[in-house]
Amino acid sequence: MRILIADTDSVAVNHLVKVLEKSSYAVDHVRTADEALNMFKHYDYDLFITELNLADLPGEELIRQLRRSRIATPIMVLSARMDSSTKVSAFSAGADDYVTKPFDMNEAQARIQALTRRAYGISEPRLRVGPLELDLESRMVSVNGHFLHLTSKEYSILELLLLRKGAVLTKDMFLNHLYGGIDEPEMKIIDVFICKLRRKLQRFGAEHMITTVWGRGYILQDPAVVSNSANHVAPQTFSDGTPPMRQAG
Amino acid sequence: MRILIADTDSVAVNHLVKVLEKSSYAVDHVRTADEALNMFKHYDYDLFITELNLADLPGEELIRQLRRSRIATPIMVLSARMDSSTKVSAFSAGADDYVTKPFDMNEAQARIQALTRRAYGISEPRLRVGPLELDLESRMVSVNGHFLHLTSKEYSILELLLLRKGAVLTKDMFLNHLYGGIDEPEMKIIDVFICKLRRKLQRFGAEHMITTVWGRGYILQDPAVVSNSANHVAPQTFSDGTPPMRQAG
DNA sequence: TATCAGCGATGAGAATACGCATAATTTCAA
DNA sequence: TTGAAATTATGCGTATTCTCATCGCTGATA
Repeated sequence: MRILIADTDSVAVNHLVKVLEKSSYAVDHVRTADEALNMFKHYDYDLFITELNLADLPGEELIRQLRRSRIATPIMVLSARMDSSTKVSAFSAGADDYVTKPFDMNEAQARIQALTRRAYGISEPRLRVGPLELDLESRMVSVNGHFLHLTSKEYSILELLLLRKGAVLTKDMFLNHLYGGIDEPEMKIIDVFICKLRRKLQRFGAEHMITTVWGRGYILQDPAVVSNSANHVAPQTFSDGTPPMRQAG
Repeated sequence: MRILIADTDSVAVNHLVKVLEKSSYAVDHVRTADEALNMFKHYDYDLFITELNLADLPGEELIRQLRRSRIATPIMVLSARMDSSTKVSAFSAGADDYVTKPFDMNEAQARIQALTRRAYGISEPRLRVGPLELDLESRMVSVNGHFLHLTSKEYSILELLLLRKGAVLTKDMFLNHLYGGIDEPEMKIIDVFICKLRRKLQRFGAEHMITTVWGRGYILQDPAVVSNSANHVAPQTFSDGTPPMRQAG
């Protein structure tokens, strides 16, 4: 955790720095808005703590500048001013918290923790196998950079294949994934969808990704990886050594 | 924006509820921890505001329970207690902010806004996608510099689309975001509002920003960016030629 | 190699979801 | 209280997707 503090010297803030360092935060301490901006050019911080009365720039303006340059680091304002209009303007500039001086060290620490723990955890869930990429949030699928238009069921099937890549998925599993358990249609539909998927993937050069496992179901693999590694075999053993899977094409 | 408030009656809180509703938040108000937990079973909230002295469970314990069940909704504690040990224990239970009663309404509103936008990973109160710009504070929307007059529901829908741009949003999500209580209207209303929004956006040249994802919902994107970058979603330029999603217009 | 069960592909009808106009109802300010 | 604006409900034509029957083919097994 890396924290930047912008504050002209005060006993309390110096103490805060020491306390935070003791809690194993990496703390940088600057005294002007200019220095702060400069630090942000070079480093990423998990939290920025600033007072409002910096010598060279009002704190609100500094915050606004940071936000304008798309710096999303949480910002905590430390200030002696208690009037609500100052607080409101700090928040609307883009601050995330406002603590009045003199502050209680324990409360400040707790607030710092609350701000930093929120900063993590938002990441785009994206799955990929070879040339295939699937974004769970936007439900978009691309192959070699080309976006595919998949219908709802097609997408669901591909999603399951990617979520459990490398595993053989039976038609039962697909039915279960696609339908809520009640009024499931015939199993044969699954291979209709698989067929359609294959054709769409193939159109952009992603062939042989969905493999049929005869009598079991289907499996998704990166054909490049599979064919290179001699050791990566089909998930089941066939006594006669015949190639166990067929590729549609 | 949907907010849950847990508080035994107090004048200040009732006033807060009214103020928030007037700012077109969808507000649910319960009086016990049990009710609050129950609401969280059924709905998603953008913010949870609670006091500590609930009749059936200490506030800290309620917060801990919510966090244990992986509810990530920001939590603001409203309490008359000012001692730092109480504050620290609230934060360490999982609270995100702590406001002492009596509170200033403007400051509270500013803090509420800061919390909700941070929960969506947003650091400044202004959202933009292509020619579209939305100010979370003033609730003003502009397209290519022209300000749009949106009704409250239209605004809320656009707000959610922008807060979660690039994600497919189902009609359920819109209903959840727009309405409090249990008396949600019919789902079909969402596409009426979407239709109206599209027409208003179109009037100033912002076409094809809201895309239908068949069988799922809607998604907001910048059509200019989309068609150029191979690396992001491209709903209207699919290389296979099939028009994937339908654009109203 | 004969046989049979499982698989791939297709196309048409059924089922579903959507867009939008319009009507009914509610809300709110004057 | 009343009228205008906003919200909600409804209805229907259209677009899209799903499903299933069918047929020819493939692979497993003896």
